[in-house]
Amino acid sequence: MSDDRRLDVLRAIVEDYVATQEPVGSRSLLDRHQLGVSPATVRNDMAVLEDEGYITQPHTSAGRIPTDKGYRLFVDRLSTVKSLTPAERRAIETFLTGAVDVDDVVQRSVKVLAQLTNQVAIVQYPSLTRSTVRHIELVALEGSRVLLVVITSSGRVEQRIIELVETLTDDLVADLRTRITRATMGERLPEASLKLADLIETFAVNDRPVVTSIVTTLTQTFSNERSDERIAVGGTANLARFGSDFDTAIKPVLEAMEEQVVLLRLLGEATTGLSVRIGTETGHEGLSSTAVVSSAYGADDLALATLGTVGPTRMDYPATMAAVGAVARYVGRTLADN
Amino acid sequence: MSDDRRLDVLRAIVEDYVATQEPVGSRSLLDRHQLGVSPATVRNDMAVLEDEGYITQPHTSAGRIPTDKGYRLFVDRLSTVKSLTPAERRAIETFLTGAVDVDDVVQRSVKVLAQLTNQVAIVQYPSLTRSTVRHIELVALEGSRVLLVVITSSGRVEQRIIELVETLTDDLVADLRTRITRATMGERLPEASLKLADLIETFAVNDRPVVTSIVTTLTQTFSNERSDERIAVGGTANLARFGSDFDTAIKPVLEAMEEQVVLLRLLGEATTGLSVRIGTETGHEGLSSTAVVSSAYGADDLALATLGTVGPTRMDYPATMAAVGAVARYVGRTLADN
DNA sequence: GACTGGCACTTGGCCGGTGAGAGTGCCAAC
DNA sequence: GTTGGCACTCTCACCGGCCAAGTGCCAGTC
Repeated sequence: MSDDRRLDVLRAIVEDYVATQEPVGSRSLLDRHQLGVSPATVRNDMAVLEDEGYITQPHTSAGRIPTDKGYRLFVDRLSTVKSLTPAERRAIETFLTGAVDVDDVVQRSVKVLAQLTNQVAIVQYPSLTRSTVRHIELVALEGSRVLLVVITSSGRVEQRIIELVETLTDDLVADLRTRITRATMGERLPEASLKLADLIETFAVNDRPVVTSIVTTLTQTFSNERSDERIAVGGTANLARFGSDFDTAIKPVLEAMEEQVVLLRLLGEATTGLSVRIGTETGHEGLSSTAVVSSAYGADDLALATLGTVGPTRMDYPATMAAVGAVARYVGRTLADN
Repeated sequence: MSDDRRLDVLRAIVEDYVATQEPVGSRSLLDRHQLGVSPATVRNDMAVLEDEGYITQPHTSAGRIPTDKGYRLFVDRLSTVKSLTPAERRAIETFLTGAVDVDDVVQRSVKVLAQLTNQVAIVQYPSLTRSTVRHIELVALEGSRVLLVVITSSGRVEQRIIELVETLTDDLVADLRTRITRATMGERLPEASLKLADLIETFAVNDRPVVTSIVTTLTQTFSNERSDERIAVGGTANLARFGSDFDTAIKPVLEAMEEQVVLLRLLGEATTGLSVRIGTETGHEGLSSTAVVSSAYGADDLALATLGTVGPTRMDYPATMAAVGAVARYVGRTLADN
């Protein structure tokens, strides 16, 4: 028996099932694909594929549908990369270049990704910890308050207002500004935090409390968990495609989409390249019939964060992967131009 | 015939229907409410209520359900204000007081409102145009770039970086800072914009291009449409309660929740007090079987923005109204303390 | 005159049975 | 290894009947 043909059959089953959403039988499969063999042969192949766990039958007299394992094989070995149409590329590009700031880029990405894939799109905001310090500003406000502004390489601006116990002299502010800038400029935020820690001791003992207070706030800003965890979600209306039964197919997904923690785990580590997790591979109970396609994105070679889509396991993997990859590239480029 | 009893019947119908989600008949209504009359009498009252358009029958042999007009009457004249339990109050309070900044307040409000009402919650970010200038900072960066920071009374911080054609002298920066501060401090943003326009002519002709550039950016920041339009949505998983038919009951709502424009119209003008819009009153086709309960919130007497919930018309209006009102009050207070 | 009990009528939902259709597994033949 | 044929299984859609819930109306009662 030809191994190749059996894989062809699996591919045909996946493609047909994705297209029709219905179990595919041996005859209807041959109507759509020229395999050059008879239904009986296909049936034999199907029986083997089922034994090996790639496909399954909802009930005895129904056609076959792919299992998670089947989709996995399809994604790993059977699918050919679909490329986007020029129109789609242009859509992404024009949509993203209109963005005015980082928040806007993220929001537009979510929208375009959701539209492109007809799935739920999730985009993580560019990580603070992975970007570098572009500028630090220190301003004495009225009274004993100080305004701290940090601008990072990804274009994000963070600010804090610090309430000190004593008033700062202008000289000290100027001094602090220069020294902090010198120590941190161009550094990645975690490294910048380390350098700052060393900086405290270079100041006069009198000034240390104030300096410590400012440096602490700065360090907190650098390792700001909250903004690292920010995530935008869009295209939830596409949940319609997930299935007809609200409670089992849609509600768990909606619930997961509201939990930042879950979303972060889904997007996973900003690994390089595309990641596809199918069904139970998502590691989340309610998402056992969904698949997550994600990709890191970044300016230049630096991975800043991750974006991706959540859709039913019966999705068009090649198209989705192409869209996620393309959006990730364009977002990275847009941020780099910033 | 007693008019009062007919209204009692309507109230009973609304309450029962909200509780059971099923058309209520004359007998089952009497099981739950002591009206002191027989089913036949109730039937007569129902017939009248139906003639007047307050209730309707899904089909001949079914019980009655309230119409939009019926809910409207219920809300306006029949419902008694339910007050929150102390536990609920405490939940709101502790949840909101943990917030670290304005964004956090908004996100927490959405969450608590969604949990409290079991509906979809929407919260508009505090409006820039309604708040006042608390502090303006102007900092010369390297080269010919200038950092502009605006802190408003609602605690929001906005910043812009301006690329000028020529380098600024420190004197001019200092001068600008003082004069701009003097002109705008404590003013509402629209008024501040006006004052700024007058300011330009008080500078030397030589400096005018630079000043104009800075003032323009500042004015744009003051009237920043985008941040005025920001809205947080939460509790979409509660859409389960909207009905069982995804396409007609849930999808339109999901779609509406993704359209900022629609959301803004739903929240409406930040009128004083609670607003309830039922069914077609929402002015949005897809939301004909939903109702929106909204309220302005603000620090002190100043209405900053609006928040509210979107739920099925068959909702517990007294409870929802109480929750929306309470959250609005607490959010206002939290922002004022800021 | 308002309320009530009774009664005939309507109708949607549920149940069980039935027939068609799709698909399978297996077997003998090529 | 492949194919055609055949018996078998199972779901689904359809149909008819029955039941429960609810109504509207009418004659009687307080």
